[in-house]
Amino acid sequence: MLSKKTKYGIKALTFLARQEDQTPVAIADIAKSETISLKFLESILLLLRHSGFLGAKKGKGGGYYLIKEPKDINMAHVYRILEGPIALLPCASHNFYEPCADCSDETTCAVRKLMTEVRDNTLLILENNTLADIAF
Amino acid sequence: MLSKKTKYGIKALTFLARQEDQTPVAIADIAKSETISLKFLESILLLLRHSGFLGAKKGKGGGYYLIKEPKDINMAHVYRILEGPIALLPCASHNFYEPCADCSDETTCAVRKLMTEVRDNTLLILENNTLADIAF
DNA sequence: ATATAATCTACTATTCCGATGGGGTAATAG
DNA sequence: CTATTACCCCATCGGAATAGTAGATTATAT
Repeated sequence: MLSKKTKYGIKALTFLARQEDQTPVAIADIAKSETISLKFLESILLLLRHSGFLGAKKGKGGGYYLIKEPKDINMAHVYRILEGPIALLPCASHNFYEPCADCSDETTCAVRKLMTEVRDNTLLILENNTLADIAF
Repeated sequence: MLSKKTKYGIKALTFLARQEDQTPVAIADIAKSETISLKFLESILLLLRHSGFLGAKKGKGGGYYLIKEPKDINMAHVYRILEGPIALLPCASHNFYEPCADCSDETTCAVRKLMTEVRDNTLLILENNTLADIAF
């Protein structure tokens, strides 16, 4: 299951992508419009800023805004930042690989075989979707 | 992330599928071979029996065995029993559908759009894989 | 100067997972 | 009959992760 963090993060990105111009939007406005806990959203937007998706402006009239164009924001990238590994098992992950303690032979593990196939396909879909694809 | 319950369940099914003949295998034997907590595995196998995948035989020489042939065991079915919904969001699930409390309009929700695409694809893969496909 | 709004740290409450252990019942092989 | 093994229910427990909260600080527009 997708965490609320990821869900809220994508919703916020979508909200910003759907803005007319790219003037900063206050956290409170996004939170209200998308029904998200203000403080929780705060931490998510901060993470997205540190990850290079968003810019921020402090003070009156400040807020967050997209740094890149929606069509240049890859959803696999977003997913990895917010949710973590795309694979359902650490042993089937590229970016977050970890062996299973209970697995004697990875090459004959049926679970890994299946989850690797799922992973490859999910990755393909996420990589082929940009923020523009899902927001519009 | 896949729960250990699902992981262990699939490993147990695989173990049974790889048996020479279909004489019952004691829980303890599976647990030892696959490094799974005995009591935990017990509850998983019970669930798989109630779901029609396994048969059980009590008493000496008893244990669990596959009821159907591995090629007739669909991994999407197994996944739903052990893990639950295939979709990463309840609003993108067929069998476990639930609307999001925070979502005003499902049809324009970008997260749902993306997760539906992921779901459709994952389902396709799970449905096209049988226990025989991953065990051998 | 003042109000606004992001930043950052730290904290809390709740929930779930994986596992453990107890205890007893029912079926079956020898 | 006896040993074995599945069945079944329950209670607990630590640890991790989620989701959300509080409060103080910093930057900026007016």
